[in-house]
Amino acid sequence: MFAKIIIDQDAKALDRVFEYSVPQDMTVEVGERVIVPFGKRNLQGFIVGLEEKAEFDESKIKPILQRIDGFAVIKKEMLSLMFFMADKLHLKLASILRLFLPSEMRTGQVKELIVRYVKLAKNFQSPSARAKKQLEIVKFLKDNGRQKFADVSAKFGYAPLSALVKSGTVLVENEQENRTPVFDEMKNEKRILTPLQQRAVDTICENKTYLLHGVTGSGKTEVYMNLIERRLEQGKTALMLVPEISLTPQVLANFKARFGDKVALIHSGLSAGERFDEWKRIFFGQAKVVVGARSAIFTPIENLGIIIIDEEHEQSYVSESNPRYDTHMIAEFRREYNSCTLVLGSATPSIESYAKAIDGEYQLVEMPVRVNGMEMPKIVVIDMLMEMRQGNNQIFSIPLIYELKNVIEQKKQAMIFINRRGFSSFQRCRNCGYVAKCTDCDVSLVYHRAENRLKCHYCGKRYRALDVCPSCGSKDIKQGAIGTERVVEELHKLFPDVRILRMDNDTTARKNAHRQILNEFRNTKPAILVGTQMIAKGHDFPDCVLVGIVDADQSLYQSDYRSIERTFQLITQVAGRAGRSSMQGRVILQTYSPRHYVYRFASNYDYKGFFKKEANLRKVTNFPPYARIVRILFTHEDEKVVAQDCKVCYNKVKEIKEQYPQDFVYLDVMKAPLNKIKNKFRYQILMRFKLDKADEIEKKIYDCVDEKCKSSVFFEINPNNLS
DNA sequence: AGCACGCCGACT
DNA sequence: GTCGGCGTGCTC
Repeated sequence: MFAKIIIDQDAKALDRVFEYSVPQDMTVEVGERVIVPFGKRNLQGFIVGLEEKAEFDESKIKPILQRIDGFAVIKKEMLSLMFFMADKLHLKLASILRLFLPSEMRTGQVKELIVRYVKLAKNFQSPSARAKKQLEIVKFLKDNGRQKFADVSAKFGYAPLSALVKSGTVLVENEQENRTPVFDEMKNEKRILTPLQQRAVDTICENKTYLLHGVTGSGKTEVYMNLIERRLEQGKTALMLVPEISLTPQVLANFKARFGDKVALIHSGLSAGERFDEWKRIFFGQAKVVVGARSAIFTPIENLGIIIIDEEHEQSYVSESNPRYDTHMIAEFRREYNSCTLVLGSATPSIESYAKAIDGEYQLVEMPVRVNGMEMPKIVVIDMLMEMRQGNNQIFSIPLIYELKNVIEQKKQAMIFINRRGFSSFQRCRNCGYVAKCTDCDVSLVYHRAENRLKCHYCGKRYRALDVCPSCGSKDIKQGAIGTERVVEELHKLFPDVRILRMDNDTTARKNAHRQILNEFRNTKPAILVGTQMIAKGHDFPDCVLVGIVDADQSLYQSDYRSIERTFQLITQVAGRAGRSSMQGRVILQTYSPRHYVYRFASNYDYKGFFKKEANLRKVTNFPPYARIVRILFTHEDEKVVAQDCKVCYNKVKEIKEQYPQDFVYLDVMKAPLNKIKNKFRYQILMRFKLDKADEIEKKIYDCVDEKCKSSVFFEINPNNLS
């Protein structure tokens, strides 16, 4: 018997299948990990196939040395997923397999948690009457049966207990236990579904992909829970993904309360050991419900009845670092493999997903009203240019200050949202609101301080930095975002007696800081919470009646074709934080571009109107989902090498472009906007082509990388950022 | 990835 | 003469 084996090394040269013989006295399964002799070394490998005959010269084939786990750690489904991902995403096989196992399993860093138990031996001899403590222990064990060693030793002392063990009166048993993470206590409040929720639960039943479009507060979570319950009743399992940021203790506790021990939770807060233990519970079928962030899509849960991706529009579902993958694609694969249901839920679906729903590829399920029947908070758009012309040069507009005063007088709460995204910034005329765009791509230009230039990240075109506004001639050009500290400072000046809390990456670095700040905010009235993205999600503050968005445009003028969509999503989400209780909330949205259509649609909560407008724009300008962007990124320590590798590849892509002159919208090579990271130079080929033959073209593009290419190569389809 | 082989410079 | 630099190529 011969085994096809993938060596567990992340190197291009080893990214193929090697063959080994299976010794006579060894039985192995596909999916097992084994140790094999490889050159001079012994390495770990994965068995991905077993054959009677070998393709390689049999005289050169070496035997497998030993099994590692003794069972298949990679199940059948995951193996097919590996081949699927390798084919679609051009990732190295070993790097895909690594995604499927908890990292602690490869490195062997984490020991299993062994708990020592003590119990009385069957025919134990009572200790002598003089040994008082020992007698106590014997009595205790007689009454209470088996106990943890640590507990007994703490209660009666270590010395007498170990004496009992030595004499054989007490036996020690080692047991491997799972580290189950701790949660907040939470009651299982099963709510009665509204007719709308009930309809959603009833509709979502087939082996299809559903887009659940429910406004904020429409009770999607309750729908998810009911959907999961139904699958459990059918003897199936469920996998639910949520963005990492919304994996709050409350959410987790909620699931734990509802599904008890059946649920396994995977999130970044787990220690390596906890993660490993949860993985094992899933692997061996003890967990029936998995709740986790992006990477949980790879958990080896079997017999799937449903996969749910909550907040499906979230960027965090696309992995940014290597290996790069999109959770939607993996979920779609697993849905098909398991013939189960896939639900994509959002209040503001991504343009891509909604377009698929319109096309009938996804089933659209809508929940257009809130559970409590409340109106959405009123969004007031404030023209900051007008404010400036009226002599207000502050961060806060007059209406925002007025509303804040009101909130404080009423002893309520407010949030100030700082819209800070990424590191890049744009230049804007403070007089007329002009923001420079690329003449070819219709996306905002990014200001590069080092070179004092504006650059388009989609085509690499460079422009002179603005000193005079080309639109109105003003010299009042500004760049850079307002920081949280600045905002807090200004608020202190305005309201010296009010508690002002800050939440951003700096203040939440400490573990649990997140929770502490939110708890403090919850218990302080009046109070103002200032923060970035992270205050926008999943927290209910019934007394928060006002949300101020200081600079909405920050996300709007990112050099990214999705920046407008993201701004819409952000506003909707942030607005959802105001007035979750009986009082109607209010949102003050400050902008320098008050007439931009995104603000018109967002302030009216008109998702469909926005979709139509935005989808049309993408169609006309040839951007996804109506075109495909491919970026091939090359990195290497030697700039000459990357440049050369990139050039060679580019020439081949150019030939493909000539074969498909109708389809290519754009193609060029350039330095990546971030030219050097960690001492590696970065060059890229960017292209955009129409959809008709996109798959065909994409396949050919993958073959353009030269055999001799020394640089690391990364393919990205419709990348999120082009830095 | 890592290890050997191999072909050129500067050192006891 | 030889020690060691790292470019090239191979690992079932």
